[in-house]
Amino acid sequence: MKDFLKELNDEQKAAVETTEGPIMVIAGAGSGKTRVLTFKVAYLIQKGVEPFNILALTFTNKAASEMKERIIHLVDSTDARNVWMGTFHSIFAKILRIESEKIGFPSNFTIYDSDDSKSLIKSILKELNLDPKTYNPAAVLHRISLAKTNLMTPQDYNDDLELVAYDQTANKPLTGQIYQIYQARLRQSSAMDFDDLLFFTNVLLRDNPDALYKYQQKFKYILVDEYQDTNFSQYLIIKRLAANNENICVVGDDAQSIYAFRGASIQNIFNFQKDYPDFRIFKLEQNYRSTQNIIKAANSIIQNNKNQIRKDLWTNNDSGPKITVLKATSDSEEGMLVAHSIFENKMNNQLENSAFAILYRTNAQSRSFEESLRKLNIPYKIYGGLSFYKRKEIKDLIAYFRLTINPKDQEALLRVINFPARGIGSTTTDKLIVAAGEKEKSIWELLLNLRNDSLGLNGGTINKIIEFITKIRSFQVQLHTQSAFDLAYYIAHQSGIVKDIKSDETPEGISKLENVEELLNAIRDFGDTPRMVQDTGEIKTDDNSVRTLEEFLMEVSLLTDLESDEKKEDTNRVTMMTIHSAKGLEFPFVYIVGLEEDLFPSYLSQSSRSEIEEERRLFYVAVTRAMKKLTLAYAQTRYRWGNLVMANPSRFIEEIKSEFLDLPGKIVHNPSPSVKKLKPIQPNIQKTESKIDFVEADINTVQTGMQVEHQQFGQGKVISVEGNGPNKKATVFFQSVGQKQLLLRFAKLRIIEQE
DNA sequence: AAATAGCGCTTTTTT
DNA sequence: AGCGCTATTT
Repeated sequence: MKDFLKELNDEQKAAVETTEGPIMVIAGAGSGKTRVLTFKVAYLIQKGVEPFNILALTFTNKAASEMKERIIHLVDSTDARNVWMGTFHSIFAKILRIESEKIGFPSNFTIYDSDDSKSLIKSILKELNLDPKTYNPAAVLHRISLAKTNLMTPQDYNDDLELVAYDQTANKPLTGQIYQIYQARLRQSSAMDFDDLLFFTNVLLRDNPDALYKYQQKFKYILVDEYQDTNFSQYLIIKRLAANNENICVVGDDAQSIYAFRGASIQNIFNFQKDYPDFRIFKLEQNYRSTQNIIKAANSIIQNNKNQIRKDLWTNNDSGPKITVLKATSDSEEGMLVAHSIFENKMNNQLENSAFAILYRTNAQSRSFEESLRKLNIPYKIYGGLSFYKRKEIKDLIAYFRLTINPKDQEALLRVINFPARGIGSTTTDKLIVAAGEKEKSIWELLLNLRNDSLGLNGGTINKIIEFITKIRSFQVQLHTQSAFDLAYYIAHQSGIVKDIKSDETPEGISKLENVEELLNAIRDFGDTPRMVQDTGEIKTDDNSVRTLEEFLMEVSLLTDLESDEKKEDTNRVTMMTIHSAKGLEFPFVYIVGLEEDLFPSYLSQSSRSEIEEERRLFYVAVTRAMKKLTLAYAQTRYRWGNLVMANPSRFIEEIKSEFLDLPGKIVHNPSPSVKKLKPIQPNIQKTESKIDFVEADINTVQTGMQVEHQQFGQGKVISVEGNGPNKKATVFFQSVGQKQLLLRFAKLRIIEQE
């Protein structure tokens, strides 16, 4: 047995060794919070607690997998893999699949991401004939999300006078009704959104004493990381699960709470103290990460917040250099200054690229840094932005997977019913959406009965639809016989997606193809890893049955990014990311950029004190990522929404006590009004046009079998002709782009050769 | 039906 | 500036 506790300080050690009863660990930035959590799990296992009796909830899946690796190393046993460790969403999604019939869902329910949710709201708006500008889908979704987070059903929502009054004032009186329909559509689609995963876990534990008892018995020890960022729904799940044993340990730092905007509540910290009056509290206040200057500066920043738990962060480290402030005249100069500073530091101190991080408030800011780093040949890596699973080609292919597994999944169906194009257009899908809403059935169920009830669709369309559902069914029959990879490969090709992407030979098209290949590779890897047995969490290595595509999709639907093995040349790079995604990370040299009023703090956060305080905590998080040296940067002008805007330095710079700062001179403010539009200089661009003479054919002469030529697609062969008069359509196979449907009255075809 | 042009909105942050 | 949605064109 390893005696790893020697690596902890007294307070950390006490927190780890106190295993029984309710515990709260308030852990300042860099004070070894993750260390306490991992050591605690390891300690429990060494004391003889079965790993599958431990539930550890983290904020990201990445944090969970890293922690698991460290625990396996600490206890020197792969048994530790059986700890139930992951995000709230992924752990409870797993449990909901096991218990699905108790809440009236099939176990193969789909998880909608926020894009699916938004597009569902859009189609509901269309149905209700509401203006999507008034009812901004993202804003409506946010309202719904807050309701669900507070465990309010549509009924509760419509009964709540305050919410209804708010929506009236905001000129969106039908928000509650949209919520109601939204929820009904999710049911029709056998789908849950992110908030539903937590909502229905609460329903499960509230209405099913057996299930509650089962999981209370199972999870003898519960640990929660980043407790300050949990919402009410998460709080209640934990409270219910811990009610029996009360072996619950929550770890957090109120000063680092940065997700109130999506429903997280510091109130949960106070609730904890009320729920468990005999709780023990441990405060980790010694910082091991940063220099004196950085810690003292951070303390001076957070003092400006009224709402906080008293805490005194200190360090034994060197005082280190002062914090540098870079002033730039423009956003592109800001990029240059930062890149040059990185270059100099790197050369003077013989440092790796990976020692540096550039942190910003919004993803859109990365561009100027990309450009200037590239100019200086400094390799970088951007995290966040559009993740792998948000790329169009990946979403398209995954939509086929989703539809194969759960054909009721309406968003998936609408995404691919005409992609690649097969002549089922918006006229048809609009009819289907309306009919499905009226009959309260999924579109898929309607399609299966098309021969009996044509829904006003014409014969040609019905045939195409039948062809489509036949194709999906041919995928479905292989679901439990084929391995995940074999079926995924089959679908990628049979769906026509690979062919469609291959026809695009631009660099973007090639990159799309690579992404699809990467997804298929990930599925192949997935097939090679052993399966977890769900009731105990044990890994069954003698299980020879193949892992299915369904299993893959279930594991993958809550991941934000593909965790591909980083190649060697990828590791030594400058990191660029938003501050939100930097939470929990540390870097020797940190640059916090774009420190300007209306950007950081964001212009959207200036209406209330609590919002500004959240921005300030965000700044605190950013500052405390730095180990050796912190540099701040701001620009006096910046392109925003396409035009040049004057900017003032952020109030946060002035809030740092000047003794810790190395200023470029006095901070000068622009004359008010603070935001002034400047007119950018427009270059004069002359356009040249060229037209080619083209003799089109009479639409009545086009026949099956003819060789024809199209202005864009080049030569092709007519496969079939349907319809009469002005609506006459031809299906043509082109060498360049494959099969296309063309309306002859518009598509100017030239006949080359008759059959 | 499919491609293109033009318009208006966006920018918080993420499971 | 870039994107997605709508209107227009083919």
